Amino acid sequence: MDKNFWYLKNCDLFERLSQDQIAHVERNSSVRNFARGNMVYLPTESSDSVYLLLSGRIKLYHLTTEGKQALLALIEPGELFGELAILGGGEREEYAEAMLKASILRIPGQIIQDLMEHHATVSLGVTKLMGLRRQRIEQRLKSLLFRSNRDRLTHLLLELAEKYGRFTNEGILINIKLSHQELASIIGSTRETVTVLLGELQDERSIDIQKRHIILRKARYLAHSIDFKLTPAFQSKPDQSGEFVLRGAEA
Amino acid sequence: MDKNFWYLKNCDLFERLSQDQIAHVERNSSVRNFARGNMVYLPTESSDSVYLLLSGRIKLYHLTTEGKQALLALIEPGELFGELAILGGGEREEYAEAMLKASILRIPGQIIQDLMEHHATVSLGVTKLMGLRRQRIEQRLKSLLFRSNRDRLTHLLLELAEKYGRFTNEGILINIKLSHQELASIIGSTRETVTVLLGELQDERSIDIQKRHIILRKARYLAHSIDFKLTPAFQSKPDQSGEFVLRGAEA
DNA sequence: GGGAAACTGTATGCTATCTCACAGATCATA
DNA sequence: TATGATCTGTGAGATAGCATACAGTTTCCC
Repeated sequence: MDKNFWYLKNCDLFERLSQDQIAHVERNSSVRNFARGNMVYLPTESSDSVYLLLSGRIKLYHLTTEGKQALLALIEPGELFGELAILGGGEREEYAEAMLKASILRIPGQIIQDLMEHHATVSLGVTKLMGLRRQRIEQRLKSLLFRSNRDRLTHLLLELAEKYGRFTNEGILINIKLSHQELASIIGSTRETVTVLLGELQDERSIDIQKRHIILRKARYLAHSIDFKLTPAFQSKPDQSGEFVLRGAEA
Repeated sequence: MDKNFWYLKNCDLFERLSQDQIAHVERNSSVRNFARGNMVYLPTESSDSVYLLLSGRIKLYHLTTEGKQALLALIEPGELFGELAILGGGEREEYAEAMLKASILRIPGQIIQDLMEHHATVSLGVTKLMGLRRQRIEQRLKSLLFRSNRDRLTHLLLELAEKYGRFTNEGILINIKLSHQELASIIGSTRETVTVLLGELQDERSIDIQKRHIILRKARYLAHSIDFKLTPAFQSKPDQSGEFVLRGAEA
């Protein structure tokens, strides 16, 4: 019990709650484990609970009629997912699959709803969560409309850099392994096209690929080329230390 | 004062509040009027208030580097917009322009935040709003990835039918006038392509255009062709009455 | 009611991207 | 450490959608 407890305390949404309240959430939740490739939920399943990822990585995606995946989001430890269940009823709308061996806390939606009723902070937290995700998706929509595949890919690489990037002396290393197929399924393109485009970017020395890890060598140039506003942290060179982790990117 | 009052009472979000509370919101809000084509707000403006549309129609859009509009949403009377201001600070991210002569109630974000703190129902309402909009955008994202312009357009027409449609004996009349340019800016295509595609759909007798109004003659067929789930109301023919308005579509 | 502005229709290359096909590289798991 | 499975690289051909151009229509609004 204490173990998950720690995770709950660590999640933005719950950190302000009292011991008792956390224990209450804890009592009504259950931990589940999934092997790489297993499904956490499917569309048409009824959605009555919310999930907190404890470890591993989850991907959320839709499936097109021709069977192509349209990737919606990557979930990292500490993040909530399936949170539309809070709005009550209905069915899930997407597939949730474990990309890595994963451990998950399943919290009944009702529990969160009760908390929201009595704690403005939880309520505001959930609203903020929804709002931020919506903002991110809107951003993505904008990055897809009217742009070439090359620009979409560049945009994606920069987004990934912000979430998974760490400075090295060669540039910003994107610390997550995604296949070309997966990249394509995020920007709505094909595997082959992504392969070619990555090759081009490499030829131009904008990026470098080592052991299937992408390194952005000219992040600012790339950002400028598609009018992407880099977070301030990226504006300056990493002359300070050798290697600086941006956000909780695990080793 | 009583006039707007009425509108507040009519908005889902506030309908459960007491007279006093509504009066409080009312006192701190102000009505503004805009002529067709005028801007309600711009990106980079600081976002500290939320808007309730009283009358008219607003469109929200991004602008690409080449100056193309990427249309995000159409707002109808009774709907809130600019609601990300509730999450606090930051700048607006999109343009809000009056498509028709419009009247708008400007509500300080702080007022809503205060309400949320003390009234679980408002809080839940806002969360629901954010969640629903997010869901709609995700839906749209999915409809754009991997689909041809024709399928995107079909998808859009069906969405418009659900929001603005009214049954007639020729089919579902989409009761809003949008230029080909505007349709294109929603699906991320060009004006010319939309013109051609509408022509094709017309040749195939799937739609009909009269006085610049689109009528879906084979809504179910179109929906089936792109795997779109029609709301139950559309499943059956309008054999009941002559003309049935679906949702608050004004005359 | 009339002139200007906005909208629609159509044609003609052109190019980015998709499909299909196959070979070589790398990974993961027994 | 072997071997089947997954991933990457590359090319040829087909095509959807783009840019551009221009004429005819409708709408706006003064």
